[in-house]
Amino acid sequence: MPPAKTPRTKSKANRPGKTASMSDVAREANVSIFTVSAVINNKTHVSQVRRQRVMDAIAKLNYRPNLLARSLIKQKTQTIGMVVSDIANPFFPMVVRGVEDAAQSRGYNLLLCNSDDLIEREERQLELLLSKRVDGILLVKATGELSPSLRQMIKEVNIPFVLVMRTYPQLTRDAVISDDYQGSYDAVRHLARAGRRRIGLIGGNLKISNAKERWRGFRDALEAENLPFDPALVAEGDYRIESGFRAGQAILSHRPDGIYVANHLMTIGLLTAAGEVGLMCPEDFGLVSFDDYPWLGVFRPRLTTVELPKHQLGSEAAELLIRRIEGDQSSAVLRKLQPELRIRESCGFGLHVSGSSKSR
Amino acid sequence: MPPAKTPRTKSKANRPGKTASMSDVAREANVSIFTVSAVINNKTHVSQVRRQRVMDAIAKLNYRPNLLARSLIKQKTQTIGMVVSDIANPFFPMVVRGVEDAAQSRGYNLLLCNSDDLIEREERQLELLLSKRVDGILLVKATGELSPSLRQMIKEVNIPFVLVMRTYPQLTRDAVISDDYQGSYDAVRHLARAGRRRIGLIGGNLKISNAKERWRGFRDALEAENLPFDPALVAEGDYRIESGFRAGQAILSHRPDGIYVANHLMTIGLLTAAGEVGLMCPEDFGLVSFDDYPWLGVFRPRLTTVELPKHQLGSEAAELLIRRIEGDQSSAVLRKLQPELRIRESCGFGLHVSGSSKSR
DNA sequence: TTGTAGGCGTTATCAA
DNA sequence: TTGATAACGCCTACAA
Repeated sequence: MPPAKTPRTKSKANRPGKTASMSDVAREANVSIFTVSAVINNKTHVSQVRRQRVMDAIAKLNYRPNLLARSLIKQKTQTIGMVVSDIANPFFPMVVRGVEDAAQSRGYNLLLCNSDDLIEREERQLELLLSKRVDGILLVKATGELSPSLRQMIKEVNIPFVLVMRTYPQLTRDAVISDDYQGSYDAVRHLARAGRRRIGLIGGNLKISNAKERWRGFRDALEAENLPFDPALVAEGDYRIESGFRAGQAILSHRPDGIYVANHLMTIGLLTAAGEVGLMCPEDFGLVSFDDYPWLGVFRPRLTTVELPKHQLGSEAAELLIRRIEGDQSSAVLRKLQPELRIRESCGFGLHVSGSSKSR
Repeated sequence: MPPAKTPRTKSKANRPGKTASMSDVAREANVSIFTVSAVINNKTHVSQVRRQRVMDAIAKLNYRPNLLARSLIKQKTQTIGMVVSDIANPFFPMVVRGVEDAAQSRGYNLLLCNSDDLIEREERQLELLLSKRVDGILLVKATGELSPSLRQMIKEVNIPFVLVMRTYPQLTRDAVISDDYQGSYDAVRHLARAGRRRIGLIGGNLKISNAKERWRGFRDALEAENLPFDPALVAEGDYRIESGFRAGQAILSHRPDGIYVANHLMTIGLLTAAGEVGLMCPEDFGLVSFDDYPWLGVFRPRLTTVELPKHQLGSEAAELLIRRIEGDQSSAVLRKLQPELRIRESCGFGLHVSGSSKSR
């Protein structure tokens, strides 16, 4: 017999345990599925009676639209993916917060991944995000090169990317970063003005763009202050505590009188190393560190730092990304936020020296 | 005319800009859509030749399965939602890291939201997570009651919930928390053993389960040590810096010789307040704080703290949640992780006093 | 082993 | 204003 107008397997009453669908609501309200959709998205005008019937049904069935289905057909998930090297690095939470705030306020959710700064993990995460069809991706690029095939795929699906904190021209020109050169320059100059002459550097992996910039700033500041560059006072770390510790052991034995450390975690490592050999800050060496945190104001030594606008970094990146997602085709933007030197006492007579964060 | 066996609107060649679908691959490989699916999920045996053809097509078209569609039909997103009061509170990043690690290793992604500890925001986030059909939710409950309708909805969709750090019996019995009573008790007893007699407390909002527990621990320890309870030395904060600052101003004027602060952020506030009135730790007052961080070991005063196993808190919560998601129906679990007293010098002669974190 | 066809829960396009 | 009905891209009986 012909498959008459019988509701096929469609008919599924309010079977419990199963979340109600649009057709359930439609049946309950005695209207078409279209009508339900219309009132939910309040599109075309729906007569008062029907609208009310639908609303009642929705309430009664405890209906909640399935955003998966909507995403599937609209080709839009209202979700942005973010892969960060390590959310437990105190630098990132505030950045993520900025992202979340901006995303949330524009109706996007955040899918967060850690790459541990490992290229393989980063690639896995990116592939997953692509498969989950996020609308755009915020990336704190791990050290290393993306595989050509992945890059190819990214180009093809044409999904917006915005780099955060680290540039990587192979991928995109959109990036929101801090002016690391300037921050570094200011930090070292401050050290010099505080009378330090043998200034050391504990930097990040030089494959990372901001580590390179910070290194450049260090070199240029030394030169500007007519200070010698001593390779024995320079170490390349990886932005983690342990590397700061080892770098500290290496550098401190050469007796620098000032050290500039390119991030907070490595500073902790350095201070640990200093403690072990009984060297004090600022008595034995002046110190300027990157990234500022609330607790740095209350503990001693009260560290002089170069603060980066973390929240803003995140929110601007998210806003840029969302603009791209929503069709902004304007030319690439490289947003460089200015750091701010926060002078405390870790360089000696810091309080009375004027900072120079405004230059350039 | 009858809708003959013509490919309807289906036929869409490799139109660029559009991501390839399964049927595109099938056409390219000259096999059925089923075969493609079979090789992707390597299900039933597919002949070598066909398998190879499919793989080639996949590579050529740069195909990537659409997990949205898969989720829709399998009713499973491989995504867990987490709503946290504030990722920028240094306590949470490591918890989130634990969650992410566990989730990742079991094939789940993390959708992260901030509630700012605001009940309305929390409800919005939860509703969104439900609509996005996450498979389960990790919740650091904000202060306040969930609306009955939302609770109703949660019951109906029957989605697994695991509470983190804070219990809330209205919602679920599954929770992973720390033994706050014990931690608090140990903290105060340590203060007492260090000779402090006028011990104050800066706690959290008493509507929060762990704030209550920490308060209980404080009271009981005072009693056990035969110390008086002075209301002037107790303040209720909200786990934020500012509240610690105000609490400090209020309490310090009554000259406690020991203070126990229930989280790190409030400790920062307290130390700021102390600094403003020229009171020093540990000279003027001993201090024990909750949550430990790497930097606390290198700055002075070197704080004695009650450390909570943050990463484990997150990973165990995620693992429990995933077990529930994957069908574990066993009875409710309330996992209570033990804190650890980390004795440093903020109470005076701390180093030589034996801790008691193992008791009970 | 492989293919066909129906369905997951929406939105969108046409008619009515 | 409403209602059928075809997508969206995938999985999965059931058939072949």
